[in-house]
Amino acid sequence: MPPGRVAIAVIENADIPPWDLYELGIAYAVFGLPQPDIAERWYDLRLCAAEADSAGRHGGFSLRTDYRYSDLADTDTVIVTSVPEACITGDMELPAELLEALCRASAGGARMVSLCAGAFALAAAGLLDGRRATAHWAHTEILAKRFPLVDVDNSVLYVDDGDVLTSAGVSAGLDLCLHLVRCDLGAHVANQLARRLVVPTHRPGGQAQFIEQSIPLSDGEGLGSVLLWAAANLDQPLTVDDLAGRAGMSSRTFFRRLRSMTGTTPLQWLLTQRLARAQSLLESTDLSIELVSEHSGLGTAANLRRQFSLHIGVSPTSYRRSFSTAAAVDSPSAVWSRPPDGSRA
DNA sequence: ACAGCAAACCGCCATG
DNA sequence: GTCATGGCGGTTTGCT
Repeated sequence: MPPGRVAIAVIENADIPPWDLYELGIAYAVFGLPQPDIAERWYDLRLCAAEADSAGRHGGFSLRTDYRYSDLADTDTVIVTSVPEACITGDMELPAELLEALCRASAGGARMVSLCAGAFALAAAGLLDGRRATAHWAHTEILAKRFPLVDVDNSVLYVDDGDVLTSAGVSAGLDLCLHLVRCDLGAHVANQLARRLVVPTHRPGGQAQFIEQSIPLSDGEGLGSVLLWAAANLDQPLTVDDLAGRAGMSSRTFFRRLRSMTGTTPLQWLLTQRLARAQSLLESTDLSIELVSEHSGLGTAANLRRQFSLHIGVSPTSYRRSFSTAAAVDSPSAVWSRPPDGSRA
């Protein structure tokens, strides 16, 4: 897909959380600035509000918009940033005009994207019904409660459900925006833009790792250092008992502590790390599939293929074809979630 | 696709 | 009383 029109729907003069301005900055940094040395054509970014040519207050700043909500229908991609706190709790309704415009844009074939708590706008418009979606981890519970038809996943940085894409909190919006660039303009362009923005093109781990506390990287012993050690020794056979022993605790306690810290189980955590390693090797080396599976600790090539199609949605060779590039900025990993049929591979 | 084995998962309960 | 921990064992999952 060539770069097209991207419209950001903003709600002015409302009690918008301050990080909404950061999200706007993310979208602007990715879509709003032409990158002539990276790609000939770039996106056409528009800010849309209830009133065109307005200069409303927005998160403590005044913001001038030149387009109206009705202009959302005339775009290829619609981005919704965080909605006011009261619209998350349900104490306040989102502007009907906005919801109608979102529905019209979606019906017209626009790709619908939410950053952070923008998912509540898509959900309120009914666009997430029957879809997989995510939001800031602090809001996923209320999102699932208020919109029971939405299949909420709080463990990933973003969900790509085809024509509806949602991202986790705040900075995860940048991961999703880069994913969109990767889909539209290819891995090479996305990697170059990521390098310009001084961020990795893929971040390891989902948002589950941020839910309670991030992994302490420097404590001398305990869970954090064991996970660091495990990540550096993925090619070895690692059992829960091994890791628990290294952490100086029973496997039962290790299991509980890891779940509390990362929201996942030991085997799932290991699998995520190993898939990330395999992706990195596929992208940056020409090692055979057998050696990639061996070096990533996934065992046989058959197992690597199975895990890839199961969790990434494509075969290892297909992944290598799509993402192999000498300009890779950082190790990729399975931090986004694809539709079950992997149709956007 | 299937089977068999090993490991992982997790509820439950006892202990400090 | 609460809380963290660890052992047990039945069930589930994953790998070959």
